[in-house]
Amino acid sequence: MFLAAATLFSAKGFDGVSVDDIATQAGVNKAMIYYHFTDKLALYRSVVADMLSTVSETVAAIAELPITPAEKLDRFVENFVRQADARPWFPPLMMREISEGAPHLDLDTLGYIRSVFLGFGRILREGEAAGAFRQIHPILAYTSIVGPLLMNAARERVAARPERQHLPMLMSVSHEDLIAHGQETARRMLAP
Amino acid sequence: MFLAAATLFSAKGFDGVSVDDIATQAGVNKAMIYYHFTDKLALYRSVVADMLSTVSETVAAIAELPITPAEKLDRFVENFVRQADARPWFPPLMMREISEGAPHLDLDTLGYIRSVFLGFGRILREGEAAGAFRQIHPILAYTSIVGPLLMNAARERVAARPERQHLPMLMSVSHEDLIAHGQETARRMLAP
DNA sequence: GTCTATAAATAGATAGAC
DNA sequence: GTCTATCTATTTATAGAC
Repeated sequence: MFLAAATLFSAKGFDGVSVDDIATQAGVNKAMIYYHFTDKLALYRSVVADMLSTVSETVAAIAELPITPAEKLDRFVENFVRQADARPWFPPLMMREISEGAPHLDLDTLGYIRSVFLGFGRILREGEAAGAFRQIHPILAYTSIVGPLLMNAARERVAARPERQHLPMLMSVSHEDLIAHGQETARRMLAP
Repeated sequence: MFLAAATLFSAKGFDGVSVDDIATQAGVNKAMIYYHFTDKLALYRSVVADMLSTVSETVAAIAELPITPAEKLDRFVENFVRQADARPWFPPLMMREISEGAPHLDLDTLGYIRSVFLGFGRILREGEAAGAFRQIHPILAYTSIVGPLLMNAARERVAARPERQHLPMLMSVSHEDLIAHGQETARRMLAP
């Protein structure tokens, strides 16, 4: 039920999915959704919060590790890709939510987003203070690292459609290559 | 009418907007939409095609300019940001469309996407052949340059909501800084 | 807990007057 | 070209049997 909702919301968005669709996909009756969750929005939020709370905790943990700032960013990138592999519905759903202005998120969930960004910012400032990173606007650094990872995951979503496979943009990229590239690009971007 | 549709589709997605909404926003009657366009999907596609055809032509023109590959990438980045400024509905709408697997696009529109990517790929290969760029997977290069630009624009969409302004991710970034950063990051990423 | 049945609102789309 | 009125299907959500 949770998995059915996550998959469908990711593929079609909040408004593109009916509660009937979710019930059918989950193999249960529609009334079951309303029994276990209060309404459609609460179900959607539980999917988002499930992803973001995990990412938020992991980033906070990485920021506290006894390693160099550059190594922390390596972990940040790797962790992001691994988490996305474990929950393939995350990147498309998050991209759409952001691009809509996050209209479906409550303050708790926005707090997780805030927490992820603040953890990233701490790593960045630590590196700057140590002279390991050049000065850079934290927003630009963040979008430059996370943006490509999100976009690549979303790209794979397009590639999953058989009738779309002729597009050159859909060549496959291994996630090991993606991690290595994300780490290398971050290092180059932040080098003094 | 076209502008109302573009704005609303960008903010709420294809399924999140009703034809009534568009008619109201445009100050006309719903039947007018069906008179000037065949149906809701055709209207949506005309919005997407209007954006992508322009970008596609511009990228092709840049690729043919008598300048260095690095300068072409500078133009590519600057042009992308300027186009997005002129059509602020473009980045969020495109991000959502991609993250859904491009279900609303027809072959003509997909051709524009293909064309943009191929133009970018030509610049990349020219730079590699000249020894100005290191070898890099074109997909990774493309998402690393376009991803941050799209994500920053989408981020601004979230910031436009008054009740969201407390988020640290929403600090403002000037588009001049954005262009300079995108260009600098691309240069560093591709340096041999 | 799980189902059927249904209420109440809204969606896309069209007919037809002017 | 522009409108009002309306048809039909679908939507969220709930009531109530088991």
